[in-house]
Amino acid sequence: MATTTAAERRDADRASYDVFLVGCPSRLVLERISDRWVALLLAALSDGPKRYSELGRKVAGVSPKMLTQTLRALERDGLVEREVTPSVPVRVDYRLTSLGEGLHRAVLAVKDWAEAHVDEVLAARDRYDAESG
Amino acid sequence: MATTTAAERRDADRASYDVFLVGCPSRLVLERISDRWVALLLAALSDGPKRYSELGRKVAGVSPKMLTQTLRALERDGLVEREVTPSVPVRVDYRLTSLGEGLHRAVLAVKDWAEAHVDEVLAARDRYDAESG
DNA sequence: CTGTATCCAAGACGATACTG
DNA sequence: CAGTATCGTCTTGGATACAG
Repeated sequence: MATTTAAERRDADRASYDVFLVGCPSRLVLERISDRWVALLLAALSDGPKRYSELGRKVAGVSPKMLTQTLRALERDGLVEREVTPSVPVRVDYRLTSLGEGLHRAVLAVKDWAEAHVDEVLAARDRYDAESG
Repeated sequence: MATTTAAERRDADRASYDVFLVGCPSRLVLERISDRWVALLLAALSDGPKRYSELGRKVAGVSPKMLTQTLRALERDGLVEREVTPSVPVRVDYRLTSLGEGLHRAVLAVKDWAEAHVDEVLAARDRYDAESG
């Protein structure tokens, strides 16, 4: 049987294909912000530190599992900081690091573009759907 | 390609949660660029029109299914244009619209940030992994 | 050449219940 | 309060074969 996983084969393939795809650091970050909740969490934290439960309420619909999972990934990448206050009950605050703020600003460029052009995208979509039935 | 059911349900759900999540146009575009191949395709097309097979080669590892699917989504949103030359064999070129070029520029901001700070992210990651075992 | 259709595996994600 | 553990579902995407 195949001793290599699909992911491994893909990586190996990409490595032999094109530097454009492999060495490119943007791949890394692009994949980070591709996570469903990352951009939302970045935005939720952009106006100051928030507690775990505050985030859960602000980013409505996120399950505790995904909230923790995404927060941990962000923390691992040095984008957010986790501060525990050993009170009773425990209080935990999350805040953007300067690195995280930087990423947020970059993502904001996409957001700004979106706000400025979403109507055109929607119009194109309607047109396309009308033509294609 | 009836991709509407689950997506529509999710949208409807979100609508009942929070304006921050629903009305925000960035959600729309954020979800677009969250697709695994979108940013890559935008980049691949940024230096001029390309044929279907050229894209398949440049964005190594993409299956015909995903290539078509992503290209269609991009076309639907008015981000790329599809031009068919009815020769034998058929020739199809894809190119960024001005709208698509704009989005690409915004995504480029993220890419630029990534290139400038990926080492810090990686360092943070190593540190985290070392601490957590 | 440019797709389309089908099947299947892997992973993402949500719901829920439970712990320190 | 702030998670963690478990389970089941749905989506994603790759492989493959085939069609216009």
